[in-house]
Amino acid sequence: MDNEVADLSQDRPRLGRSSTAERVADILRDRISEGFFRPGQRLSEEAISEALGVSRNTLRESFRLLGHERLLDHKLNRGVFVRLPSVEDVADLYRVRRVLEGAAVRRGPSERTLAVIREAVRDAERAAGQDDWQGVGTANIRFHQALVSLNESPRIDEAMRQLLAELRLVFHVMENPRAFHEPFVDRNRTLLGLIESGSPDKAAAYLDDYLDHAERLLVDAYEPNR
Amino acid sequence: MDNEVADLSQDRPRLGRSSTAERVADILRDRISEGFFRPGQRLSEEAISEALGVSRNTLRESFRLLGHERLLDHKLNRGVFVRLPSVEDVADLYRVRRVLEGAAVRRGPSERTLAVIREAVRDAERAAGQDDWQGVGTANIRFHQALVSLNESPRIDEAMRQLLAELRLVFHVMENPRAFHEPFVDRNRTLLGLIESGSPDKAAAYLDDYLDHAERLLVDAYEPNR
DNA sequence: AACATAAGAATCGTTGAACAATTCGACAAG
DNA sequence: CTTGTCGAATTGTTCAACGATTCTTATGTT
Repeated sequence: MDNEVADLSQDRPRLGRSSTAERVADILRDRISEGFFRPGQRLSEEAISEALGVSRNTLRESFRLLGHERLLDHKLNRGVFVRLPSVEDVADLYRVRRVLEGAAVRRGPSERTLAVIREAVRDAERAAGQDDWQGVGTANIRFHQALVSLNESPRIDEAMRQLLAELRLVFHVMENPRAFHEPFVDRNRTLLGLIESGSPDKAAAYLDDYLDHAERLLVDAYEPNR
Repeated sequence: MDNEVADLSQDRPRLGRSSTAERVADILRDRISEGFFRPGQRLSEEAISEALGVSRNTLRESFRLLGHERLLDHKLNRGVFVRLPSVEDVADLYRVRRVLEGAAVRRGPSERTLAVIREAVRDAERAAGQDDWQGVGTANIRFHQALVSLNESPRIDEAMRQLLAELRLVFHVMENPRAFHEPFVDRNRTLLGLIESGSPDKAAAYLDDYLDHAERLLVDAYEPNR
């Protein structure tokens, strides 16, 4: 019985949940992530607070949260806008990816996370077979998130989550997501193979090329209007 | 004249500054960083809002900012507390450092940042010569911040800034900072030498050992009273 | 004495209204 | 066509209030 009680302490983080401001932030985060709110769009305090039935003060707390996650851009006396990443931002995001994902593959695989990675690869292939490019995109995100989790660091996981959310903003200003995601379904499979084969250096080299390619593709197609 | 006007747009970021909530956050961040507010201490909304002459709502916006930087711990219905990092937190912080600083030294030196690193090493040595261990600590922080800046990534710089601020919390619960900082004055000098000599792998290996040592020292001496 | 319970105080969470400060667009004047 | 001015709209910030939750203290029971 002591064991069971001790186990319970694992659920402790889930306890402190709730708080209107955080729940509102969750909603807005989802809406931004799915493209309902477009990059560059201004979010009116009055309109949203009324629509969600919360006070302006509470909403503003939510805005602060999302601002710190770089999903919102807070301009003094002008309001908050859905972040519209610049080309320099894209370049920096890939710089960070190279560091985080590079460290991950160099560290070598662990059986537990390897399973997650395999599943993400399979899901991407399946979605691609059905021309579901939205699905490919999310599976791809799961793939890279799982990759980074090889670092076994909660903080790095969290940083990667934010990074990928920010990258979604970039995708939302592009017109043709298929052209971007398609080539990487196979590459994920190849990268997985290199990781499984236990040759971290080869995997790291392949990953660098992978990311270089993705970045170039993205930067070339990326022209945020003004 | 067109050219001069175009140049002006560089100063645009400096424009949007200010905002009471952010200025309050700056003040609190400094106070926490200098140890005026101790880890574990609760920050009363009423007391602080009154002391600073701002409303509770504004103060709460500041709290959200600092919470996201992991300097404050927000417990629902119980208030915000200065974060008291656990031993697991310390371990994770060092995991991140290994990734960030490791990537930096592997990337090799750039003349501009090398100058900053050299100065930080000198400052640490000078401060050590004067038994100014507080000074050694801040110089040491500058050293590692500069090291990480070799990645040439604004996001990584920012992440490192936050990480080091969090690490300061750890130092503030230790009794004897000298014992911790002293051994690393020389190590910084050695690491600088390895970087200058253009042997990234040696530097990286030395750094790993450096961080392992620092982490162990810290974890052993670290016993946050529950 | 140890423990459970209940009343009370303190503090947070959230709201709604109010007003000053700032931005932005329209329109008039030069 | 540029510049100055006015006013509407929106944000920044404060204040007071009240329900909800937690902490404390007192009370009572075994």
